[in-house]
Amino acid sequence: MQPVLEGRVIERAEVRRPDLRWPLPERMAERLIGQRVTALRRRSKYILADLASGETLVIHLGMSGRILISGAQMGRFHHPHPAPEKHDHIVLDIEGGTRITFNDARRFGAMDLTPTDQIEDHWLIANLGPEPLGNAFHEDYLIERLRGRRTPIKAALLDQRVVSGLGNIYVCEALFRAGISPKRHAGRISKARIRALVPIIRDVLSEAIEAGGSSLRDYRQADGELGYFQHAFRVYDREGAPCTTPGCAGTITRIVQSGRSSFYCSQCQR
DNA sequence: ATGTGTTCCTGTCCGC
DNA sequence: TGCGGACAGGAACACA
Repeated sequence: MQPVLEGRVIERAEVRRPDLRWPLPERMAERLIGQRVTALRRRSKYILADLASGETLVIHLGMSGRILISGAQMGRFHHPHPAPEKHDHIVLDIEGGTRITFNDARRFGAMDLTPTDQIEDHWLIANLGPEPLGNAFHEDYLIERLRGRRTPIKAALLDQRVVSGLGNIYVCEALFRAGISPKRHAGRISKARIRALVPIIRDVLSEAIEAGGSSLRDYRQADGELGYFQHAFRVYDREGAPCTTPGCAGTITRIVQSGRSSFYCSQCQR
């Protein structure tokens, strides 16, 4: 989205329904039209578009949300804009002929507008933990943060207040690589194993980003291409399949923890 | 204070 | 083909 949006003016905004997960901001279209996007940023799983008006558009894709870019210029030709599809909820026409369409079948996604200088205090952002790829997420931080917690490590790592940006797939994959059972209480993991977990989390995320994400069903990269990290899954979505650890005779198990599937090898992960 | 289950919504897939 | 149920990449919220 950055090359299409950053530095450009939103010429037209169409809000095709009043709500996603929550009501959309008051007069959203009017507040977007005519605004130049001064920067496109990210915090955790939130996309942030700073506007010249001093407001920031906050976007979360939820489970099924996606942003389609159309009309990108190819040489001197423009691709035509496709007809609106089912669940196309917000359509932004950008200076230069490109169009940004937010589509979200399940409507677990969200958008809000908030003053840029108060973004850190926004109710969805204020309590987020450190970025997993940033310097504030380090071994001593995680040890301290998990100390005394009786919740399973799976739930702790999915908690965006502990570390922000991990989802179900990447928690499962990181715990497998770390040899930690998703059922283990967070406060009962040795410091040495938590130390090892930190770079593993960074590795899993970095590799997944490099691979363009994980396309299980409808996930696509920004350019519409499939991600291919799903081919590197060792446990996620592999229930009943053999464990890939050399010499391990185990089988990948699926359990449900706090309403989400956890996949793991009970032989390798303790 | 923490931990767990429910809820929001639509689409897809699987077994019968 | 149709139907019911399970499940899906998230996370706020109500309640124990």
